[in-house]
Amino acid sequence: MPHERYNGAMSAASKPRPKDAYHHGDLPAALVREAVKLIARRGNLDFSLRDLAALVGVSHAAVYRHYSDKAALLCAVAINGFELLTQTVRDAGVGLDHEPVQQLARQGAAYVGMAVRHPGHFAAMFAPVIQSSSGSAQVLNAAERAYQHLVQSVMRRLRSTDPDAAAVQAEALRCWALVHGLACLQLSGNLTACLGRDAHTAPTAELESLVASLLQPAHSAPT
Amino acid sequence: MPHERYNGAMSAASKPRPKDAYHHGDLPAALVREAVKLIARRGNLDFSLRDLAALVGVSHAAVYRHYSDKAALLCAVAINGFELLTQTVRDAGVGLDHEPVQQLARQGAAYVGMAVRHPGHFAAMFAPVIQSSSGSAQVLNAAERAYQHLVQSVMRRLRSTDPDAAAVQAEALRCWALVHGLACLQLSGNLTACLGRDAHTAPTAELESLVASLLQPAHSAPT
DNA sequence: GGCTAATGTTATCAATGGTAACTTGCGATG
DNA sequence: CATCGCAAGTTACCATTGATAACATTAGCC
Repeated sequence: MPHERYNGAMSAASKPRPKDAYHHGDLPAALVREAVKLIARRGNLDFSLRDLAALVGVSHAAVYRHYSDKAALLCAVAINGFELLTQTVRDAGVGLDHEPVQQLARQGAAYVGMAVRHPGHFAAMFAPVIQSSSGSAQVLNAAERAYQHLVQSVMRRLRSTDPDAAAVQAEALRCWALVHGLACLQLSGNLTACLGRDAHTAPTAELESLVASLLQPAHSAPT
Repeated sequence: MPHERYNGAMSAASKPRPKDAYHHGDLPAALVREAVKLIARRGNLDFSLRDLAALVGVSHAAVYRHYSDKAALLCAVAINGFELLTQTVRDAGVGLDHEPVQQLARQGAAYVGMAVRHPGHFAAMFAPVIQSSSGSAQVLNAAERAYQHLVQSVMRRLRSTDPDAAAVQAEALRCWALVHGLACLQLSGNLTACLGRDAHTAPTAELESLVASLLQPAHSAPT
């Protein structure tokens, strides 16, 4: 009876599996939830599926019943991250629809802030390894949805109603690249290293004001 | 005599070790050289030290005589990459010292072009894993040197002589973040995915003109 | 010529991603 | 209500990989 030992010991211990059920309720979601925590704690994607499975309270092979491989799991994390990003950026812009310049600045700052606060999420979202995975299409779709929100904000700011206008596309891409570049540089340590001085003391607030100042003075300043 | 087999077979085969020498001449450099090729071929940092050692023609344990671990080797690759980046960007700006706007655009395009053409190098240069390594200081120094070249170009464009002027620092950071963000978005597949259309057909040239157009219309447009 | 240290090799280990074969239990079907 | 099938677990196992230890070989210095 090798299984009795497992069920009893595991659920009696500190594992989050509540009942002594052989089946887990919703293992896929639990795996993503715990993976997010693990990634956040370690700061990179190099966690082992075994540790993850142990945290959830299942054996490591159980993971493969729901995700074909580690890349597939990371895709799920990435999609979750894009949803979090969309939510964060949306919240940052709420109530500012009539001050589009300030709204865009706040949202850009929220983008960088999200990357700094959730570096693991961010790494999964933009890891090139995702690209070569089977779930890459879904990840890119999630990114696309996030991008559309940015296009909306840019349209408000440019007073345009055509999301496909060249000016809107160009400005949206410019904003995205700018905040994304800032986020990446900060995460790789180059921002504090090359600027040297302050951004190290009060990282988040400092960074967000920096984003705002860099985003504001765009080529069409008036209004 | 187990070693005779090794020396004879290895140097007689297609291994780059020219003579049947037990010692390799300059193993550290050869390792970095071959690692660069391997990374370029695979597009990421997930190559095995065993494959690398086999390519150079030594046993896998020999690597540890010169690099304390894989992260240390990647640091060497990263430093090499920053030197390559500096060289590439410098070459792109040569002869344009008196047309600073165009010079900056060309250099920005060269930055993105280098990232696209050497994704492995680029990944090593900005991998957060480097940050937690012992050789991170040297990598950040190499990055700092590359950044100083950017500051020079920005100074020419802003007609400033003070590299520490706030305007210069801000504009340099803006340019760096913009081209770095573009490079990262392209490498993660999000650029072609969200823009959808062209950037996929003629990637490099297309991208470089895009960089130029995004960099040019900065807040001080005239001249 | 011999000593020593640097460099390279073999042997080995622990961790990890992934697979195969077996087990358990939910739920549909007679 | 019995039972049968499939989904979702588990154990055992394998190959790869990073890393270390102990041993072998050569270069360079006296």
